Amino acid sequence: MSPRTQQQWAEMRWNASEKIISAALDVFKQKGFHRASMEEIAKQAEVSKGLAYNYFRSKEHLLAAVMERRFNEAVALIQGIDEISGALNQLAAILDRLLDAVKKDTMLYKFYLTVFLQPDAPEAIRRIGKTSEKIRSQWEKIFEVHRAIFSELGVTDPEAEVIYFRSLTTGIVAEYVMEPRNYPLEKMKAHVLHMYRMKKGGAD
Amino acid sequence: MSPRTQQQWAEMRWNASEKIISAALDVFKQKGFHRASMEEIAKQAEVSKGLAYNYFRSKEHLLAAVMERRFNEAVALIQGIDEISGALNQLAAILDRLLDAVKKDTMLYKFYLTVFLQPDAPEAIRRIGKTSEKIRSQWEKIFEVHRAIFSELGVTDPEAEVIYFRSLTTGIVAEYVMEPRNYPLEKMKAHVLHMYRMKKGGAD
Amino acid sequence: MSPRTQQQWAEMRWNASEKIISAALDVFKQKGFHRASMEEIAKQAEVSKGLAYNYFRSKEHLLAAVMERRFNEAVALIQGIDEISGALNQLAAILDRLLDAVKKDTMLYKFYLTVFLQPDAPEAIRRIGKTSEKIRSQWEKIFEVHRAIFSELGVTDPEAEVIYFRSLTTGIVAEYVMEPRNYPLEKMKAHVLHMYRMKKGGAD
Amino acid sequence: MSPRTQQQWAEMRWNASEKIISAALDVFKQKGFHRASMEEIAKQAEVSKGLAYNYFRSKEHLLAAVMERRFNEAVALIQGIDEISGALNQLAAILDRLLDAVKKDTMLYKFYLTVFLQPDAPEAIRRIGKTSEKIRSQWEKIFEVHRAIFSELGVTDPEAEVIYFRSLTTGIVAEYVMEPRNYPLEKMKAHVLHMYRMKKGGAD
DNA sequence: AATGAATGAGCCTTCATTCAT
DNA sequence: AATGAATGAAGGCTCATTCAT
Repeated sequence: MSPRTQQQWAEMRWNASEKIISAALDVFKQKGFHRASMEEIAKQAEVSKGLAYNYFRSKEHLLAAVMERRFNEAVALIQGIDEISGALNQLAAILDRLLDAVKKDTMLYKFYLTVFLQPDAPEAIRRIGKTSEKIRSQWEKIFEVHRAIFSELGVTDPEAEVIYFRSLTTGIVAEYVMEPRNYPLEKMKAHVLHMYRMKKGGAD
Repeated sequence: MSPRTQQQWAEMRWNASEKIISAALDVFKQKGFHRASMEEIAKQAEVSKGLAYNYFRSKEHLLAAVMERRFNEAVALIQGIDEISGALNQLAAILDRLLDAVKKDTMLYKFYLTVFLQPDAPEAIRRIGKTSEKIRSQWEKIFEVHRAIFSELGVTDPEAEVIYFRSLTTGIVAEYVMEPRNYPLEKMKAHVLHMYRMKKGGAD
Repeated sequence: MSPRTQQQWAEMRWNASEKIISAALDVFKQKGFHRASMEEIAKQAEVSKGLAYNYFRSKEHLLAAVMERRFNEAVALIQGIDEISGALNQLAAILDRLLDAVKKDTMLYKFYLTVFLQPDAPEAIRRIGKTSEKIRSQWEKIFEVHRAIFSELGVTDPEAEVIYFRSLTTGIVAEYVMEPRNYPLEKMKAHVLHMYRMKKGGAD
Repeated sequence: MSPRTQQQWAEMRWNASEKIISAALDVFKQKGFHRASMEEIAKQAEVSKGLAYNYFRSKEHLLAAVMERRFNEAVALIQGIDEISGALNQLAAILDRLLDAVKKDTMLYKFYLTVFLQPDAPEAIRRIGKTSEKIRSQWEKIFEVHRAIFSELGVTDPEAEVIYFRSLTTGIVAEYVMEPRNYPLEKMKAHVLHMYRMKKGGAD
């Protein structure tokens, strides 16, 4: 019946879809969500505007698809972390990975932050963060890894420490992406680690 | 019908200008910069669109004017701080003031963050941050106050500590404004202060 | 304060608004609602697209404004009818006026019919027909005039006769506008009047 | 795998074609011609968009095919009418059938009317109505049946009466489909029949 | 200083239609 | 015969900005 096999169709779809998502991310990073036009995204993806709408019902849905990747990356940051021995080393690794990523793709993280801060943080995105079971469980996992580390470090209230640590890293990333040239990223990293080293030492 | 004095004219001008800036901030907070329209801002300010353009050359210039206030507020946070005795108390006061402000006007701080994070962070704003001498000196002053506090607290590298502290507070604010309902703001505040208390204690 | 008087502004608005409504009607008649573009309407009105949207929130709102006129015309059809003596003459006059109007602007009546028949008969239109008190009362008046005529003619159920008569005229108009060249409009008019003459005669 | 007979092929073709026409009618009724998309029609027909274009060169051609059915139904309305004795009974039967059909599928008749009233009444449709010999002869037949009835009823000008009757029924249908809930369809039917009964009585 | 009508570029989105397979 | 990906033109609508008064 079909001129192409199911698999062939799926492949085509996947290819185009990936190209579009990737192009969208590029343009979003460069111009921000509002200033990015579907026209430009399509052009960047070497695809017609119509096709983009074939795959993504709206610009916001496209944004949602782009953001979904953020979660995968966030998860990647803690992958294999339990193979590292010592909570401090684990923490250092996480920090290393995050800040390296930020350094390598500063605009990307800047973009992420703006998305989460938009007052009209599109419902689509919120929905992703809240209803997708897979994502929820991944967030849980990330949280759990951090909690375990701080537990091992012997902090009084590990759960609070996770939030504190997240706030701290968010702040470092935010300040860095605002002015990458002047921000002493490495120094801050060292500062953070030093702090936790002290804490652990103090606890002994 | 009586001719107005120069002062009266100046006042009128100031009033209209202030009303517009204030209205702009309101609308920006609510909708974000891009979704805010000059139409709505003018209406909110009870002023004609034309008049708004009379005072501000463009929407971006208006944004710049709005942002200029941010610096005034930032300065207000440290005003009279030197009348408080003890570096820790001073730090506590600064933190108190900031987080109270954020709590009272969450959307405002959310908006500030988005502005600083826009990839197209309008040149107008950047110009403000860099060339306005007054603002530059105010920033210096803020920095100095913090540096003095951390010096008194006896931290090894006070200047780094200022940046660290700013990153930390930025992160706390960012995380809070993203999800005000679930974020344990008070706990984090206590956490920060506890940390510095320890530091000071440890240094003794 | 104002560079133009209130009245001047109002006049400008009225002029532009009328031009746009009129142009819209032209284009609607020619192409139908769906095929008519705001672009074309604006061009026809010698006005920018933006201005059209300044006055009418959407194409549908513009349609609503256009349709509002229909009611005025419908009312005009019965104006001064009570100065004519004799129910039959009154009926003849109404029929004359209606069919003359249809003859003179066939496309207009064709358009009216399509609007009322659209499955997506825009809510805007429906709202006009139902909620506008003025329009409602005008409809009542039209109905009343017809009822009085049929009462005087001595028909058994005047209210039913009004509906019957309206259906009949609607049908004649519909058939005529579908194929104006072949439809014997005058003959049908005579036919209708003959019928009522008979009726009256029979009742005597 | 066995090679299909010619008849089987023809049947398949017919099936798909019929499914598409039927689906198109469904969607047209629901959304009107312009708001109906080939996408949706194809989906409704459980067929690919491409196949639909395989059978119908364009959306308008599809509409033409849909409208062709209208004529079949119109013919069905008079089928077997000559087996009924008495012109009045025949007329009653025709009216019954038509109004029943309208009652049962109001949206369908609404749709028919809009098609005939579109200013852009696609040439395709017009062509059907005019050049298709089969349809022309069917129209003739319908006309003839009506003419015969009115002849038997003894009206002065049977041909005019046919047009009058058609206008009347068109009007009743139009008014009914515009507001099915409030229109006294049965009363109008009775009214029409009563009128012809009188006429006949009067002629005696 | 002040008004708001007017402009026009730009954007998102839809959809009939084509085409490679 | 059949599929659905891909195209691109067209259309509705928004909004920063200008301008005559």
